Amino acid sequence: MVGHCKQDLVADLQERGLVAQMSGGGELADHLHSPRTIYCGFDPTADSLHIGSLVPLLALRRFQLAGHKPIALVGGATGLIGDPSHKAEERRLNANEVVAGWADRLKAQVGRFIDFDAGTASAIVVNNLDWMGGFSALDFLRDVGKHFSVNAMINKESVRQRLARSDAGISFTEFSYLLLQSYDFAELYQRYGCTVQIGGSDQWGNITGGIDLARRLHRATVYGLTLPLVTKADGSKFGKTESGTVWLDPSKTSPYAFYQFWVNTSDADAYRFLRYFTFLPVAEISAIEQADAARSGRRMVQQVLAQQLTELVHGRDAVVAAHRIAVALFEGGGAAALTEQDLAQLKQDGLGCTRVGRSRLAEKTFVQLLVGVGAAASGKQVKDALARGAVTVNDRAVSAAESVQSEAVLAPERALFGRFYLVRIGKKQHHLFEVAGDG
RNA sequence: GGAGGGGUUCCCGAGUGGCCAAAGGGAUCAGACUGUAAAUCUGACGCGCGAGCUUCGGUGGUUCGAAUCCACCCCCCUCCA
Repeated sequence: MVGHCKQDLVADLQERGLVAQMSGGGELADHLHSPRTIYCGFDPTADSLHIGSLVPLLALRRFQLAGHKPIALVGGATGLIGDPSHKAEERRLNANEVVAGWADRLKAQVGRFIDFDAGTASAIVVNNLDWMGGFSALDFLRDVGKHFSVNAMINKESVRQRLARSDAGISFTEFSYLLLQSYDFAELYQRYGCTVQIGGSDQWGNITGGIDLARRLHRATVYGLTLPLVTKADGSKFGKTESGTVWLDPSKTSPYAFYQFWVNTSDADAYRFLRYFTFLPVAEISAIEQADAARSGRRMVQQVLAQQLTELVHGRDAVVAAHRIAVALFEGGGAAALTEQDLAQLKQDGLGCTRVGRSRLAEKTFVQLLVGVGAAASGKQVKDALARGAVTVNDRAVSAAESVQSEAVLAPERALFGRFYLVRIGKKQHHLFEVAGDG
């Protein structure tokens, strides 16, 4: 594959709406006609990436599939400083060990999306702490800082509101973030001949900083491309659900919850997301859109989106499992239609499930039980749902009166197969209880 | 160091002695309508089944009574030095 690159990479990205900004106009497209080394950075601000990082992460893969060598940079150094770009407020600094731990987690996570065994286009993962860690403050200020004009820095859009707002402000620490990321680009150019940096559109300022620095330090011509910030048609923030951020780590967001997140995408966003987040050809996506438009009722697009993304992030088995739960809960004939194997499988597949000893049921009210396992945020919410008959146990509505008695609600004679109780709160929240014979 | 402004329930933001668990908006949850969509309408929204309990940066104080007044402290912002 040496020397051969898909000619239409940039065109494909544009068709998908994945290009927010590009440096150098058409020059970048020409530059990418030969195999290049490109990079994208991910700062460890948590122990896992979330779906907000998916667009750039998948973009690295798109570049690799087109024949370029991707570098995933984990910001062990930049994560210690904090990127102020378009952030309304100063962030808290995290402890060194914590950031180092997170960086290790991200390294492993990022690796799932790129191929480390692709000949000259093999991916690598680097950590900028490796070159920043030993940089002395004096050397850094002399060798790097001298190339930056504060006048230019304060005119960056990304920090403008922080400088303008009367109730916020910005520390020197965050203000200097630009220098670190810019240096990364110059360093990667030096080390690996990396000539393209990609990132979210909020990274434009940092990327152009790197382009300038690479030219000043190494007389290099390098390029930048930014991907759009994912927005939702209704204006709410993408990537959050009732239960919080949607993480890529299956232990933080279960594959089933991940799958559900995509299934619940609104029609107004779904086709665009298919272009952003999947590798399906644009023509195929248009075909799905047309087919959906021609039918009434439920769209196909959300199913495709959920299946594609779950497979991409969690693998084939996870899709099958998540789909199995969804069918059982939303398309089946209710709890009564489930076999013992089905119930055991739901548990296996990752539906929220709690085991309780029968003798311990008396310790808590049913409401407390539900709140305790995280099926509801507070007793008040459960109470509200109860009053509307929205709480069912094995298809039977629970009354507010009996909800005080866990033993009554989860009575042996109501169990499925002697031990299972499928609790439904509202239409979409399910929790499985398995009550054991004794404590 | 000086002057001024500010810290209210998840977020924004009212409230300046009792009528305040605290207006309004957003978010969220439940119901109706639907397609596990959107929009709309309804209800809930500190915690507790409940009696009741705990909140308005912190600690003390004044008062029958404080988010509201006083003292000290912490934090943020702006300007000056």
